[in-house]
Amino acid sequence: MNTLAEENYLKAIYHLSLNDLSVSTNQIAAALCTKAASVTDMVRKLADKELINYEKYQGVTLTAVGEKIALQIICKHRLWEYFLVEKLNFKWDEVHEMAEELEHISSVELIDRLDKFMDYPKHDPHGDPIPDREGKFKKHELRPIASLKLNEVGIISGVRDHTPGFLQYLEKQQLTIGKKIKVTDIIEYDNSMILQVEGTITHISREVAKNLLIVI
Amino acid sequence: MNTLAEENYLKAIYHLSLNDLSVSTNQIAAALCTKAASVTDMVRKLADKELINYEKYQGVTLTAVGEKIALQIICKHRLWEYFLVEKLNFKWDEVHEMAEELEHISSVELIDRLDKFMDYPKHDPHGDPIPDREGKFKKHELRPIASLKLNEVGIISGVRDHTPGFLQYLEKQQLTIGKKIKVTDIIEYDNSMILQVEGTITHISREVAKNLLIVI
DNA sequence: AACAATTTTTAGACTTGTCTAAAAAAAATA
DNA sequence: TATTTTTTTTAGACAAGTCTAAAAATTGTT
Repeated sequence: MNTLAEENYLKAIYHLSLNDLSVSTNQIAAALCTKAASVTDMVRKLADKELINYEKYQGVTLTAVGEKIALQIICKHRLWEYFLVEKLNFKWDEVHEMAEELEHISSVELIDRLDKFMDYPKHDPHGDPIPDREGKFKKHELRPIASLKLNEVGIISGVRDHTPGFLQYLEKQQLTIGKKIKVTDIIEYDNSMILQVEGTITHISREVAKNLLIVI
Repeated sequence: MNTLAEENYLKAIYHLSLNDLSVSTNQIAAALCTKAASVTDMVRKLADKELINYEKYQGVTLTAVGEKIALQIICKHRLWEYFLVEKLNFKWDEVHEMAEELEHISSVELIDRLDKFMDYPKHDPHGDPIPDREGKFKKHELRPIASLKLNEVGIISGVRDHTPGFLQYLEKQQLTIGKKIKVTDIIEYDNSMILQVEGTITHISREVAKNLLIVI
């Protein structure tokens, strides 16, 4: 098995890999609030275990094995988040830190039972897909609301920003997962948008429109 | 907050304190599968934090603060065990190791919600009492079946031995928490006992009779 | 192409928790 | 009481993971 620190590195590298093909030492250091020198050490260790590909000064990528482990941790994280929201009635902005601890509980049987207990959810409370035990999941095609044109419609299905502040704002505006929206106006001046959200009208900034994701 | 190792030491010292007033270095080492030298180091550290009372060569006792922390961990352990058995349908002999990890999840709010979700259970699946957030709980008076005389009755309410093997044996013999028993015979030769357990008849050894606890 | 700025790595140190081997204290025994 | 046995502590070492400061490599700029 891998240590807590190793698991956190693999997870961070996985998330960073979604934006860039290769992940730099500094990127990892920033993501984990640690120093570049520490990252170099750990990255060498993970490369020795063949969980990542690493060439000095060239950044890292996950190997197939490393990616699978990262996805297993992410699977656990998202299942626990679902549990916390659906069973224990936490709000979607409250669960991240707890899931950050729970994701490291090792028992596979526990995760299987938890999955069954919740009837095999496919998405966590923020709309992120929950991988299966093999790390497989269909990555649905989400687009930011900002990419919509006038009168286009969609269903809110995810967020690009997971910070509590953003999630609380969305909750207050009723901009939550599953809501149907329609773009009723786009303000040229600042690219802000007027949305119709199941009856009510909401005005969102360009910033929000970029971080709120929909399926059409 | 305390580290994982510190929490495990406090918990071990608490459990050992139930049998002895003062707990020795070797006892702790045995309980945690570590070496006496390691215990001496950690014990000095816990004494510095005023979680235990420690005089060289004299063994240790928990301070009020240390005991409270130990009981909070035990509370979490037992609540998680209850969850695993009652919600995820694990057997009572399968949950210890998982609870051993889950008990270190830090969120107090999580424990409050979990407690509420399960409607505030008072005992874990093995009959052990679940302390409240302040570490308080009524220690019910349990006695081993071995202490009963002919024709006396009781309700199975706890076990003194928590090993999977013993628990599996009890399960197979239907000797589970809540069952009403009556001593219908005591074999002089080996002090084994014949029990009537809700209709059926079971023969248990002296060894089992000492480790199976009842209330009258 | 040469210099400056940035990124990454190396070197050496520190903390936590562990270990072994040896010394010291306490307990048991004769 | 003296001696042996057991327990506990000390001393020194090690692995994991982190850090700072300095060196090396890469990238950017004129």
